[in-house]
Order: sequence, then C-alpha cells, then structure tokens
Amino acid sequence: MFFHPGSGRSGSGRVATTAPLSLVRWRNSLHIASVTPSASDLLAWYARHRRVLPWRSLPGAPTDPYAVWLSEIMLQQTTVAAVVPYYERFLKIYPTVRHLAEAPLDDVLSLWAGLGYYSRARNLHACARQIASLGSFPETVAGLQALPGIGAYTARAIASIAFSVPVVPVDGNVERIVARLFALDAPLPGVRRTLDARAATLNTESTARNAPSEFTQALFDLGAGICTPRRPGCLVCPWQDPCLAHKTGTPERFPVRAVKKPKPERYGTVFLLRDDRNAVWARRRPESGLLGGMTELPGTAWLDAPPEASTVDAAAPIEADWQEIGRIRHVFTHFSLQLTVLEARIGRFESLHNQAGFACPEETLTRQAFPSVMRKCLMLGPNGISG
DNA sequence: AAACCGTGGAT
DNA sequence: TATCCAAGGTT
Repeated sequence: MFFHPGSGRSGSGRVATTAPLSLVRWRNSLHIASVTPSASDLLAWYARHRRVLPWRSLPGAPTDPYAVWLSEIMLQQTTVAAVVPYYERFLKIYPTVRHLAEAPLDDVLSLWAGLGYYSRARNLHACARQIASLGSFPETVAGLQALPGIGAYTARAIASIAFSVPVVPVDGNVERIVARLFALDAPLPGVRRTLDARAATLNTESTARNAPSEFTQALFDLGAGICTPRRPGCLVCPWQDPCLAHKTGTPERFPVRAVKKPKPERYGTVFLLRDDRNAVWARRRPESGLLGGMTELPGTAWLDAPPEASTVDAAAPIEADWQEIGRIRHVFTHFSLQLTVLEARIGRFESLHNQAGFACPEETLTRQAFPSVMRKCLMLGPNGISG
C-alpha cells in the first residue's frame, strides 16, 4: 500500500535520501498529518493520461489564446460534451478573435442558442471587440479579469494555460480535489476562500511553476477522470497518499454543499402563430435578464400561477381561434416553468406589423436565436422545427 | 451577499 | 421522477 511503482517519488522538499520516504508515509498513515501533494506526481500522471480536446494544443506546440479563451467561456458551468460541437462551429465560422469581433451580435446569439447562460454570448462578443481594439490578449490575471465575462477563475485559467502564469484556477474540479486532499468539511460556498488559499499551495513546487499550463490542465483532468463527484477512482489516483478524504474511507462526501432552496414553479402561455407559408411570428426578448436578447414566441409573463383567461387574451398577438397544441415543462436554474402552447393560423402577417415582433420564415427557423425552452414549444406543432 | 442566470446528461 | 452538477460571472 505504501509503494506505488507508477509514481516516481519526487516533489516537495526532496531530501537526497530515498529510504526515509516510506517511513514518512508510514507515519502519515497513522497520524492525520498533512502531506504536501507532489506536483511532480500529478504531472507524471498527466503526461500519461492527458485528455485530447479540440481546444488543447499538442504537447510542445504553441497555444492559441483565442482557443483557450473561447473554450473557457463555453465551459463555464457547462459540460465538455455539450461544448465540443459549439466550439467547433464557432472556430470554423470565427477562426480568430477579430472575426468574432466583426460579427453582428445576433449571429453570435444564434450560434450560441441552446448552450445556455446567454450573457456569456453577449460578453463574449463585447470581449472580442475589446481585445481587437487592444490589439491582442492581455497576458496577466488582472488584465484578463478586467474583460467582460472573465472572472477570477477564467482569468487564472487563461493566464496559466495560454501565458504560463503560475496561478491555480479554482473551478468545481479544483474545489473538489482540494476539499478532499485536506478533508475540508465546511460547506460550499462559504468555504471558497479557504479552498482558494489551499489551492494556491499546490503549485509551489518548482516542477509546477515551470509548467503552469500543464499543471492547470492536469488538475482539470484529475477532477474530470479520477477525483469525480461520485465513485472517485482513488485506486489509481496519483494523489491517493496525501489525500485526507481518502483516509476517511468516504471521499465522495467531499465537498459538502449547503442545502439549496426549492425551485418555485412558474406558469405561462405562448402563442404559435403561423401564416399560410408556415412562417412563425416571434419577438426579441429584452437585452438583459433571463434569455436576454434571445428570440421567443409572444406570450404572457411567467408567474407563480397559471394566467387567467383575460390575461391570456390580452397577451395574444392577434384575435384568433387559438387551439391548445400542448404543454411543455422546462427547468431553469432557479425556477421550473410550465408553458401552455396555443396555435393559430393567419393568411399574412401584415396586420401584425404594428406590433413588436417579426416573421420567421420556416426555412430560417433553425438559424434563429431560439433558446431551448422555445425550441420545445416549436416542436409541439405538426410543423415543428427539428434540431 | 445573495440572487440571478440555461441546459442536458448521468444516476 | 428527482436530484445533482458541469473548466462561473454579474449585479
């Protein structure tokens, strides 16, 4: 148990002797003492288990800050699997930050549709314009964090990965790893500052400071592949020895999270109005707030009780023979939504053009900036969009 | 500081 | 079905 053939011993304060190391580990297995996790062990593991991802350069190859930035923004609170197809599309259509800066915001919102957290798309566009006007990416944490959509985490991630700044970005992976390494059982989010301080001790070793990009990405891969939320792979973890949570026998208990409040239910009605060529009447949501700047079907407000008939009538884009074609349920971050979808037909949209809205021809429906909740509504009708 | 801000996959 | 939660940021 105390000898791991795969992990070359090295790292923290290596004395020129080898025999005492097993004794150190022996003592530490008896007492709950803190062992500094070896950056070298992690980097050695990473060299063998490094994940191949579209935004990652090959070892030794130059790193494109644009690729790192774009991927980091997309990956905020979003899984790799969800990001990959979006990332590929963006990079193909906007090969450089300048291409993105010159694009209309609405094109960016359409490309982002379905990925969620739409303020990211608006900030991405604003950020691209700032970088274009600066001439290049800032290369410091402070310079990066001053840009829209880039917070403490993302600034450190870009700085370390793209510009070799020796900082440790603390995302959900690193929070989990650190909470387990040090068996910190105070609940998130209160314990964040402590986790941040502990994380900063992980890269003090010279091997880590000499390879900030690899060290950061090694932490991500460790969190994604070994130190997972459920059933962590402690058996093959390069940091099993120093991990206090592993010593407790139930590492999956870490990190502890505060109890979250229940989600309220909200209700609304939307109107699916088509003309004789299957074009759909739509409108743009306000630029800020929920689904800001995205396209939606006209409808009532979303409140905590189903709307009264008079409220529904007042919200209809036109007086017509509205037929209920179904209901959809959609879960947002802080509330659940039930939408009743009413459908009607009209000859032409001319009579509506005094309203705030626009006609979406059938063939352009999939290119519109409809968020997922609206795509669900559009799918209900017999002429629903697909994809 | 606490609330707001999406979505889909895994369990 | 219910819950969790994923390379968080902004207000």
